[in-house]
Amino acid sequence: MSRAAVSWDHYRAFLAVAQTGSLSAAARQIGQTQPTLGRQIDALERALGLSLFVRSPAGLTLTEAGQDLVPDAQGMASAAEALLRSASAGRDETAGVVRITASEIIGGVVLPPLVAALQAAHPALVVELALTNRSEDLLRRDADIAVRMVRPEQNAVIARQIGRVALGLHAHTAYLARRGTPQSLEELSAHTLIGFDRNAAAARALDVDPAWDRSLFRFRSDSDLAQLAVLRAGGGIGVCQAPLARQWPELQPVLEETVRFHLDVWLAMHEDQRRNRRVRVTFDHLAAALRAYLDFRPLPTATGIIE
Amino acid sequence: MSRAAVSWDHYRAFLAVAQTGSLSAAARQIGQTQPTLGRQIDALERALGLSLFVRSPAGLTLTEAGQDLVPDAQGMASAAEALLRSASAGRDETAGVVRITASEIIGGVVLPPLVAALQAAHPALVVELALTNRSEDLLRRDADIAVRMVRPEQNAVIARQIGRVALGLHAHTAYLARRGTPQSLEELSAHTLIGFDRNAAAARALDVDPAWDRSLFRFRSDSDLAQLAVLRAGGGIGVCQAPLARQWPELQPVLEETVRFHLDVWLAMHEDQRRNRRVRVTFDHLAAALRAYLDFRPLPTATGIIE
DNA sequence: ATGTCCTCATGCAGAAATGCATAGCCTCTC
DNA sequence: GAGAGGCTATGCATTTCTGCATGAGGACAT
Repeated sequence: MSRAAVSWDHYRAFLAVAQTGSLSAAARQIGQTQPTLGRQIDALERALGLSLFVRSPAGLTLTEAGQDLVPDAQGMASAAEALLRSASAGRDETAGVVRITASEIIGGVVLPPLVAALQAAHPALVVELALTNRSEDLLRRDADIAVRMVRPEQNAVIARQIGRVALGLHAHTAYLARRGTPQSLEELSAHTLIGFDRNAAAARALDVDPAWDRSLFRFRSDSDLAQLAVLRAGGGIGVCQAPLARQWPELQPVLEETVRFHLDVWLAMHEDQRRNRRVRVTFDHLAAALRAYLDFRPLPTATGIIE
Repeated sequence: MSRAAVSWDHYRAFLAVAQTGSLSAAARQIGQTQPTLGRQIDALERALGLSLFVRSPAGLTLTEAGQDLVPDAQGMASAAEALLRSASAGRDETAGVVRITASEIIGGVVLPPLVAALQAAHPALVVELALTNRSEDLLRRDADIAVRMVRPEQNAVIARQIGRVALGLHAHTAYLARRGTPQSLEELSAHTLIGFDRNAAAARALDVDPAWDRSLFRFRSDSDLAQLAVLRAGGGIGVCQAPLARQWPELQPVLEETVRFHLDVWLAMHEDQRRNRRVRVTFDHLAAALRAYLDFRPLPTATGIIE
């Protein structure tokens, strides 16, 4: 009950056990032993006066009371990791760890060559890249920098609008040669369309026309990267960022004049990191590089970096 | 360097020392001894490879590197406190601790009677009230519920618009009897006006007319509560929420038709707390009670609660 | 059915962290 | 200038915590 009595280490033990589902696995994860974690969980349960887990020979499963505590424990862990990142280099060095979060496409396809160029210029810079379409993570310090398609509205966050990315339908030239190139929206229905599965956010983003729903798609995935892979494999017609499609000669716009929309691109960081050199340098580099990308300039290549 | 090596308790020690400025004071705060904290700080500095504090016979002061780590350590503490709140009662009980954050006026004047009524109905409910005009604290779990005058834009936050509060100029009847009641904006300049000091946010809120700046005010304070106190003491003419001024017969509107504006009133909570009964009950009670307040119904009184 | 592999619980020895007491340093006051 | 009161640093005894080894229970495949 007395709050000094609960060691913060017990929260870490709790989180590890909750995440792994067993004392043994948690012990391996955080470098301790199973008896130690067992006793820490016991102590935490006694201190809180709650039963957090149901023990079984197969492991520990969270009780409802335990589930309520996981998000806050996760918050502690995020802050702890952010602290370690902050400590990973002096404030005036372009070194240490920077963690970037971005959407799947941006983070999985666009950013890697940009980050590679950045690291070529700053050899001591370590970059972590987290791909998620959630966007609530700057305040919780899940990341140092975020690339987002919506304007960040939180007042402790510094945001810069990089520009707008054009999106449109594309397909592989081989697919179009085989199946023909549709000349109107009506003709599209005869084609293999690639789209989202049950992603509510994507559904809402497409609410321009309520007739667009998942039943249209003959290939469905909530992974944007999987959609892109199918597109590049010639599996059908799908939405792709125009500057990205331009990188690959085998991809060709479809109904370019008819189906075309835009998303804002924002770069954001927490204002506490403003004076931090490694975050600042990364932010500025990404801002310039993403702007070039949006202007349809080619992404840097490995040879381009070396020369 | 290895991340398992740093005990989370060392972060707590670091934060306590950073906040109190000395090992001894920090030890008193978190219920440990000064040698223990000294050794924990040593261990943390060794683990991070940084010098966090400058030791002196007067205490410890943060280095720049140390200052960079304080916000994240604070984030850990916020999450730890939120976790304790979550653990303070079962999910299905209307008991335990609820932490509310609100602006000075709302939190300092409007909420207390509303909260008292809530607690009369739920004797096991403990309420913490934090008065701050910052609004970034729901995601960081600095509070369970927030009353705000701007729309919360974060997607992990559940927000409900309660209504709009009317604001206008008011003064004590004794003041007006003494100094006369101004009938136009021009006549205002001859009066003692109460307003903000150097609060940038307030300045921006009043940007309806750039001629309004702090030089107008003969009594200046960035504490809204102090402004209100001066107003009620008959010290001059100042802005006050209309439903609040209506509670006190000695306050009278001034230039009611000329100077009048409105602010949205929002109630917000983190979506993780949606199924949590004590937060849910508090949220619903405050929503109803604030709506009544905005409709100019009188605030509950102690006798009103008992009867 | 039996062996293997996973799990948690527990007794015990050793390691590590804690608290107490004390020494030393500085500042401020009388 | 002496004393009080604030602080940190350190030696030492003790408590506490940790890890190892082991036991025991269940799941699953042979």
